[in-house]
Amino acid sequence: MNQLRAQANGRPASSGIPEATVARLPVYLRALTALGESGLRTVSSEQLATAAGVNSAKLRKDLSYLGSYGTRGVGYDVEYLRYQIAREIGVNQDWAVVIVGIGNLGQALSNYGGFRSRGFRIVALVDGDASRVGEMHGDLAIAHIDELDRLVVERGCSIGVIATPGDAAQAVADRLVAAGVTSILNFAPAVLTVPEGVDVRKVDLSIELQILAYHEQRKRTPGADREGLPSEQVVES
Amino acid sequence: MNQLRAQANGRPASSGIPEATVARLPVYLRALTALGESGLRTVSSEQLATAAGVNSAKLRKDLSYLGSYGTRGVGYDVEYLRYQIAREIGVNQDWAVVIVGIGNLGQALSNYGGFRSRGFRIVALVDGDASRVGEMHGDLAIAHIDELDRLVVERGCSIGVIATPGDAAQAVADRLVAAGVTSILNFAPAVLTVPEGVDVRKVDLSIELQILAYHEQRKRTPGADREGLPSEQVVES
DNA sequence: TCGATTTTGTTCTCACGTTCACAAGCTCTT
DNA sequence: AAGAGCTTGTGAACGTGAGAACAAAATCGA
Ligand SMILES: NC(=O)c1ccc[n+]([C@@H]2O[C@H](COP(=O)([O-])OP(=O)(O)OC[C@H]3O[C@@H](n4cnc5c(N)ncnc54)[C@H](O)[C@@H]3O)[C@@H](O)[C@H]2O)c1
Ligand SMILES: NC(=O)c1ccc[n+]([C@@H]2O[C@H](COP(=O)([O-])OP(=O)(O)OC[C@H]3O[C@@H](n4cnc5c(N)ncnc54)[C@H](O)[C@@H]3O)[C@@H](O)[C@H]2O)c1
Repeated sequence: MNQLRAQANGRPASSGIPEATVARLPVYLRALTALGESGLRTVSSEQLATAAGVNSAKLRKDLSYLGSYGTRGVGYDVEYLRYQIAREIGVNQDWAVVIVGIGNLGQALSNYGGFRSRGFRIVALVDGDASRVGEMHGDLAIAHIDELDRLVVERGCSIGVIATPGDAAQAVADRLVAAGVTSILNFAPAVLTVPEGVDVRKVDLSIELQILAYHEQRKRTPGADREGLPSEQVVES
Repeated sequence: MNQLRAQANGRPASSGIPEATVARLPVYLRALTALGESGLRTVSSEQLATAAGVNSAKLRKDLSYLGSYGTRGVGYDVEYLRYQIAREIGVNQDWAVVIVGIGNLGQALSNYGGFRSRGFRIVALVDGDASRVGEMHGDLAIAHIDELDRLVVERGCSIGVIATPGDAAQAVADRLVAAGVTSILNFAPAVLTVPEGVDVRKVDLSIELQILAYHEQRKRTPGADREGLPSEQVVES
């Protein structure tokens, strides 16, 4: 309901949500969706925290950045909270996404149905290989990268996904930015340089495995450390 | 100050590498490999930091956890530092990996050649769908999940990758753990519960997109916040 | 109506991570 | 041999995040 209440209330003024909290909101959103589908109407911070795999104090603090959407002694209305988080993240509207590099990974992404239900619609597939142009994936045909500008503008893409080899990634990023894309998800093992105002997030599977390997190696070395071995759970960073 | 770190002189302090540093070591490793291939013998913290996309002070502090491998006034020997980081992470040896769930994503992962060169060898593909058993991917055949125990033991897997739908993920994780896997990389949108001593890292592409969407939405809202807009670069979390 | 009970929202403290700034230490030139 | 010029390694300041603890607010039963 009242979307103006935030200001009057002394809320963190819509701007000040910590990055760590932003990264957890989608997790809460998913947990709420699952709980809602199971028929639950109201949820306590303890229940929701368990479902999301976090500490309940942390959950409450995270939610408090959005506003006071709970009821003391009762908990949170599942559907209402779900809506508020979705609105805050911006997944009530649909975001148009272009994928560049339709190889192994690009194809997997384009075939994935889970994005649509979460507010993202893949509206263009682009590749540098001319011999692949026209190939259909679902109801989208692969276009040549020279069409990128036109497609981004015509279809209103603000998010671009890079799934090319690493040595092409910077050039692709430059073209995406030139075309007007202001958010990039990069799967290529490369450090991207982009102008201010453009957000880049990277997903690097080799790095994830290497981090696991580091801890795995630690478990193997018999002594040498590890006095009071703690939780050992490694989740996100 | 810290009375344990002393240990002797500049010992790597074996146990105490901060998690944030561990997550960056693979990035340095990749940058060093690239610099080495381009013929560079020696590199300064400033150069390497630029190549890795981090602050040079942070780089030096990170490296200092491994030991004193640089030379003041000169920099770091590229090959020597590369070796030291690889040894610290544990990617000198090969790690055997099993992938569970050979759908869109599982296939992309199994076809990907970049893992082998970074210390990981995919040694088993497992799926729950009996009709897929025997299907070849590269030189590996898909096995049924009931073979998981045997395969993990026979082929010495310590790392498991989950690429099944979300509702199967917990059951798969349980089976992996029961088979002896102690590190899990989870692509399914689900919160996993595992025993102490088992590491879980999750890669959630929907969440990455949602984080981008959040910031994208912020850029759109004209006023309401953003007085002194800062770097705006979002890299990892 | 009042007190018991529940659960939120927030405060406080501690731990962790980042960045600055600079002394220590190395090389090279004179 | 000594000083100039770099670059590392680290102490210290600062900022962000996590978690414990508790007061404030709501419901419920008597
Ligand atoms: N496949 C995986 O499981 C996996 C795992 C980890 C990392 N990655 C990374 O993801 C990226 C993609 O991996 P992949 O396995 O899909 O690679 P791939 O080689 O199968 O596909 C790359 C695609 O990009 C296209 N391409 C190349 N240069 C281009 C350019 N300049 N502009 C546009 N398109 C171009 C190619 O034509 C090809 O279709 C790589 O950087 C890889 O390192 C992939
Ligand atoms: N494909 C993508 O680009 C993408 C993107 C984001 C997230 N994900 C997530 O990654 C996971 C895999 O995605 P996908 O597109 O490859 O799905 P998919 O449906 O193509 O493949 C899933 C595979 O898992 C197998 N499977 C199902 N239940 C199993 C069980 N109990 N034991 C063993 N195997 C089982 C199925 O037989 C199938 O082969 C999903 O959780 C999905 O949400 C995928």
